[in-house]
Amino acid sequence: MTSAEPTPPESVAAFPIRDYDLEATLTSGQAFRWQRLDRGWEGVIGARWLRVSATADTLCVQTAEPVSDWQWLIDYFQLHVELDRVLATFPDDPPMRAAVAACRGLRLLRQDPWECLASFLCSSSKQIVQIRQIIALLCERYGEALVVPPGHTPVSAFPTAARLAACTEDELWECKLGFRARNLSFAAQMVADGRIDLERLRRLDCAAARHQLFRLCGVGRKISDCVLLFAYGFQEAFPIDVWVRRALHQLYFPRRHLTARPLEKFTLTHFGPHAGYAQQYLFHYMRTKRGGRTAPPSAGAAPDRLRT
DNA sequence: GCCCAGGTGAAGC
DNA sequence: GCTTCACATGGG
Repeated sequence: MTSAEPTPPESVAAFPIRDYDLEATLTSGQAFRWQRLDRGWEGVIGARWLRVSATADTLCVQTAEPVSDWQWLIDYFQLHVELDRVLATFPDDPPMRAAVAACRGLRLLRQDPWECLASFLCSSSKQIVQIRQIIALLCERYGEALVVPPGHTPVSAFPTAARLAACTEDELWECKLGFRARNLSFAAQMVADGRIDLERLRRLDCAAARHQLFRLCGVGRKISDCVLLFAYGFQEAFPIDVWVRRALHQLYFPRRHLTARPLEKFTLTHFGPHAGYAQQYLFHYMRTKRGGRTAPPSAGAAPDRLRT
């Protein structure tokens, strides 16, 4: 090619990175469709199949079709975020130091609001491996087929709200959703017919956006916080699930019983302006550290209660 | 077989 | 305000 021609779109690209742990990021329960494949990861962002891999200083990306503008990828992986600045805002206490030491390089992704919302509607009281199964079925059955490399097994996009709204509740039930089928069905209808506008939430503040998400059946504090954090990037959102609750009890309040309210209050003030980021470190740390699964939240809780 | 999972909403106290 | 329970299902 001559230099006079405009730069042709490419299907491979490399981006400089630093402090980016792709494995921790893609396995930390934010996104549920990434598959490890030999040295890289395969997944779907929007309507694009892609393969990514990382070295210490480079993120390598391959798509099935040429790409002229990579902004969608930069947004999704949040490549512009300087992790140092985020980590510097974390409280300097033993639990956070341990969590950062264990999974430094873990990042928050920026996902599509509908995919994120629908995914976490499937998540309640399910293990991550099961959530992945549910979502795989939804995509396989109701997602739009995507262009993949020659010879590659077919891959589909995450199903649109309109497509899931057109499903019967039984059809969703068949995707192993159980009692979550009704909530997903209602949410899909609300989004598809415009009763809730997920794009508009971007312009609201965190509390107002949360208030809107609460209008959906099956969306409470935890699921709304996941969407606010993983899709909209509200850094103050702090999802408290069984693992994070366990982390808070074990690491910050051993031998004390804190109820949900004071625990939430603690998280609102203690973890700083990037509390949601800190939460993700605690979550992944608890799930991956040796013995993390032992000692459930209430085990060994002393009778002395913190006055509320 | 048993326990538990990135929960929520309702009921009872 | 807090605790308990039903809601389905399957992984380990």
